[in-house]
Amino acid sequence: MIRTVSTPRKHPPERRRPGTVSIRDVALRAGVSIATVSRAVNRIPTVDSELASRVWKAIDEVGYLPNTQARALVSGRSRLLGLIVSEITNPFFPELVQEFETLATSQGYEVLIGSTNYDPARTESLMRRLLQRNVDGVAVMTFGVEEDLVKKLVEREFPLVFVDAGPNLPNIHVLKVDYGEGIRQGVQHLAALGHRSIAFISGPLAQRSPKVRLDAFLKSMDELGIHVPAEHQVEGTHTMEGGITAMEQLLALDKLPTAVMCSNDMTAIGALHALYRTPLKVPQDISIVGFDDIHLAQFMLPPLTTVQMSCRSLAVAAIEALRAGIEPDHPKARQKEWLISTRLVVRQSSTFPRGSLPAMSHSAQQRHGPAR
Amino acid sequence: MIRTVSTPRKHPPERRRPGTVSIRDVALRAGVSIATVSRAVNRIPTVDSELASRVWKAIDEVGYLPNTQARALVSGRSRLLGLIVSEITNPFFPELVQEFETLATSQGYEVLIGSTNYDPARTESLMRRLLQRNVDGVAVMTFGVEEDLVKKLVEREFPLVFVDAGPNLPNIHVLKVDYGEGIRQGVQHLAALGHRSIAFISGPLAQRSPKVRLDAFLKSMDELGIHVPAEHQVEGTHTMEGGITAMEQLLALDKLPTAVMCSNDMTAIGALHALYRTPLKVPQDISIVGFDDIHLAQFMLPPLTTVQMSCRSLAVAAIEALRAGIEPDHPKARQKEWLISTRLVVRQSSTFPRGSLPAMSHSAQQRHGPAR
DNA sequence: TCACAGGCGGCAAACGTTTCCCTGCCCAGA
DNA sequence: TCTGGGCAGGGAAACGTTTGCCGCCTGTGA
Repeated sequence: MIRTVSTPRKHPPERRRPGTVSIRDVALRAGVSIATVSRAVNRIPTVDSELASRVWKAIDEVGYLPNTQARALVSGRSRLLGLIVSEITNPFFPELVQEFETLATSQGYEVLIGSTNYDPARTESLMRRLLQRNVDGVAVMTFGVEEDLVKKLVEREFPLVFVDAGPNLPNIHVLKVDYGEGIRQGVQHLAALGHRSIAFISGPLAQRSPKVRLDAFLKSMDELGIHVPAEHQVEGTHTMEGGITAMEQLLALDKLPTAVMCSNDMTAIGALHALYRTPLKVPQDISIVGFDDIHLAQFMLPPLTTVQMSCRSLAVAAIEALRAGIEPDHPKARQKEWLISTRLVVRQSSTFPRGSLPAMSHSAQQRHGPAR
Repeated sequence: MIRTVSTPRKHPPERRRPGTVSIRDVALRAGVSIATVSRAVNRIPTVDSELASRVWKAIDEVGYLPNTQARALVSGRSRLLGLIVSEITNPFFPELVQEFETLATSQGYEVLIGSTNYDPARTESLMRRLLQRNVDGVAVMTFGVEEDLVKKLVEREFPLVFVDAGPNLPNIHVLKVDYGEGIRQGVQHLAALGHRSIAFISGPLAQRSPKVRLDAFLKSMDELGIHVPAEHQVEGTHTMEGGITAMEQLLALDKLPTAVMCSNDMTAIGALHALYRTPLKVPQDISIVGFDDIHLAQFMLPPLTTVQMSCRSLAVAAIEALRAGIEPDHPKARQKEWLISTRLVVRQSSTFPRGSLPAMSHSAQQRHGPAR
């Protein structure tokens, strides 16, 4: 016969970690029902304040911590956010991770971090993990989105945040980084110093963001009517190694550029290192400008002139966009695009080209004059 | 009257994310019970192979992914590991995080990363978060454990992994880094080159690991019968800024040391930067030796001689130790200590002191001879 | 004093699993 | 043919919450 009456289990398996306290213990102690405890914990205003304080007292006494998985199971929201970066070992990303994490946790979210390392298999498993853990939303901060990854995420109707570009669908938010502004400032800064021969070391051009940065550079140069010969566009890898290799390529040219802009700071740092090995001095013989403004940049020798893209703004926007997607009545639920501005930070790796005495103001000359 | 009979709820709240499939859907499709699906998914061998393949087919067809929170709720194991580091922006840690994450996820665990930033409030909230999420174990890789943090964790009887030292309790595993070996190699390397005046820039000595490193240095020096004057022991912060400041302190001395060992690579890099600003050349005028062997070290100018502490070994040991603590019948469940070795990596930031012509073999002279 | 309204708080369903227990089937042995 | 044993698979309890529904209590107005 089928057992229809509730027969209590003989040997309930021992699972609870010692010291774990459930809502039931609190309810018992406070002399209320578990429903009331739950409502008190969630600060539902209908619960009587005297009762609530009794509950809070009990919570304190027994050391209760709500079980997140049970919460997530019933509420359907895990309060987990996914953060996908290209490679955690690139110094830009830890800074971003740090900001993102600080903000997320202060708002009651936990962060699962994944690093794709540009490896499709890794990305694939990362996606599966995020789906299984039921993340509430994912920020894809890879600066070069893999198409199939996007598709997988999109069909689950996840709140998603991309950088630079993403499919135009509901629930997809895009952080539009205004590369143009910062890069134009950089180019104009160099041009004002008298540079006419400016090379660009890009990132891997198969990815979207490096491509956009290169285009912004070319556009700015074009606006000034300066031609960029093909040999002055070198493809790097957004790593220090790539910067070294690319700079060596430039050094092998018959005619060196007088300035080099780089698609990110690690590339610029690589370029500096390649130059240290030559008799050439930075900035007197060649000016270097980076992009990102990572922490390391200001400690370079000379301190790196670079275009700042604020990690903090990126993180703030990403979290806000995600929450807008997660919470149906968020004030900005309809907003699709979030603008991130960039701006030039002038340090000492850029000055006027040797031999040229540009028409510049006294103060500018002081500021950009050769260091040491 | 109290409702005792199961009255179906009128308006069940809509929670499931579209596209989400539960075990019930699979069971329906395969024409089996959910118990069988569960058993098939968990590869319980008693389930008939024909049935199992029908279940797997159904899983594939409906795109089923097990819900981790439900699993965790019932099994009492979240398959989440906590990883606590001091500061994620210190380049050593991302490398560690990367290794740890790769290993953990390949074994079916997810990683929650927390960065204490040496801030007790941050640490406190971090602990609460980890407890709420019900992590199966925590690796505390901060190289300087806050005592109250330890206590909190210990009383929950968590599997815990510490670096260097931890309370001697069940469930607590300690990764013993053999600083002595690597640091002795470093000191002997310098001594063999002819150095007798070797300074040490330590980390923050309030923390345990920096203290141990300093002691290892002093012990090695003592073994060689070399006295270390107090002014040759400078306290840094394990950051580049700290390295710069500490090196400047050394530079202000009447009599410079001929070599400087540093408690970590970032400090050494800071020291290099401080030296770049002087006429002194590394390694001809002063030798610098780091500790950690972070990725950046080999790209310094000159490439940094340093003591390697392998991130990979640390991560491997940490994960293995955690699993030993989590899984009751793990082969190494009883092992308390895990040894991590260190070794010197000679690059080009160390050579014989100027003016001294040490008795050394021809090959050694070639190897350590002044670069450039 | 009674009727009624409003709101606090308790009961129990539901979330998606795992796993205990038990049934029913199959097969071997007598 | 009957009995017994082994075992595959199904039913349902349990994990710790949130939340819909409803009862009871209190307060107000006639």
